Amino acid sequence: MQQRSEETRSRILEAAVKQFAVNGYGKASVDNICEQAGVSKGAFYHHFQTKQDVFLALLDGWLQIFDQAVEASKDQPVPETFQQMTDYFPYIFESASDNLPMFLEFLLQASRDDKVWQASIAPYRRYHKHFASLIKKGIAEGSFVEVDPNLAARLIVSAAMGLLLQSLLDPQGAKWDKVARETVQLMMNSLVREEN
Amino acid sequence: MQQRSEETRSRILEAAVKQFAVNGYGKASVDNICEQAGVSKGAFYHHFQTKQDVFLALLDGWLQIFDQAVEASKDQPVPETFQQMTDYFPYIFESASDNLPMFLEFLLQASRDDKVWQASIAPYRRYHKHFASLIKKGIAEGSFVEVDPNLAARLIVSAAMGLLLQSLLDPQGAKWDKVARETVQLMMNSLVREEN
DNA sequence: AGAATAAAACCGACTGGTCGGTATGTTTTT
DNA sequence: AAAAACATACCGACCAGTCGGTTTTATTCT
Repeated sequence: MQQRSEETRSRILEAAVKQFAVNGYGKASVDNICEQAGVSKGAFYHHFQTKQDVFLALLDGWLQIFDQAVEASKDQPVPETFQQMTDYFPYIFESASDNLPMFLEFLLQASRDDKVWQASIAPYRRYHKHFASLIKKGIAEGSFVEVDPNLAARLIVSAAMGLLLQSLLDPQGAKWDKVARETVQLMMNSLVREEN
Repeated sequence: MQQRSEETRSRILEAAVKQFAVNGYGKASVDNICEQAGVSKGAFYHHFQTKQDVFLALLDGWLQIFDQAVEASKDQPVPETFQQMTDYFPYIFESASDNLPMFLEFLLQASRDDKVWQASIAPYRRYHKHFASLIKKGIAEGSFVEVDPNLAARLIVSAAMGLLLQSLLDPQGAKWDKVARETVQLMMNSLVREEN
């Protein structure tokens, strides 16, 4: 029965995400994680080789939220694709408020640790490429004006990262999912070709 | 003669910025900073009460770069103001590649330490307000289309933060100061009222 | 000018605590 | 009985900050 094993593993992950969120990666100690999970250190190191492994496992799971939003509603006119993406914003911003500190610390690690850097740079480049080709498609189908797809994609990714950061920095500063939706609107206004 | 004192103080700051950049705030030990500065721990704690104080002192200095860029070229038509701001981009991105890891760690601290949060949220809100009023002025003088100034300002700040982040994540990914300049262009295109 | 003195600047060993990871042993499952 | 899962005590390294002392600088007095 690997039931118990799975249970323990997921309890460690749950506890880790809490500890990382509250204390950050550096301050979240394995001991605390174990305590919160109601599990011994032996169990912890039975399931994960290092603390960093736990972190990468969590990261992997979190990125799937974005993939979900990005992959959603394909095979439609491009403007609609962008529009539908905004449906995920409330969920994204909610999950960000819990996970972004951890995410930031992960970026920090990324700039210094090659293993983590690979795990971070890959999805980031994926998003950039995805938006660039979306825009290219939009131009091809005639719904977008002719901009540099790469440049516009950078703007989109930048705005997304920036908005997420701001939502962390100043949670009360605005209704961030609303701001994000309106930002998409604003960017769309300058991208969508006028009907005529 | 407080010459020696000043010298020591600035050597500590120099060493600190290097250590923070290379190892991050958490891993940069006071001992290392002292060693790099060629100064004893006693001297360190003579000049600064805590490690965090050093950090805040550095932060203060770094933010002045942005203030400089933001304050530059006032009393002009608003589109020109934005245009001239881009002159600072190469300098900003260069200094960011050294200081952004530290900057990120500072954001992290910001989300957990009230003292640091105050030091971080204040300038951030300043920039938002500054851009919002710039845009409002642009609309008033007739050079901008009628957008929500607050929303557009959020987009600008977001894009700026996002671009800085990306330049850290993927330094080789693009010529970031160029991308930033073109991004301003792109945003201006949708903000500036068509001549007619 | 030169000695005396006070204060600022600086030194480095030490403390108390934390933490990631290990070694060894015990329990549970197969 | 073998192997997987789990428990616990422990180690070595690290580190922010302290403290009693020494050196350098500035000031005052003679």
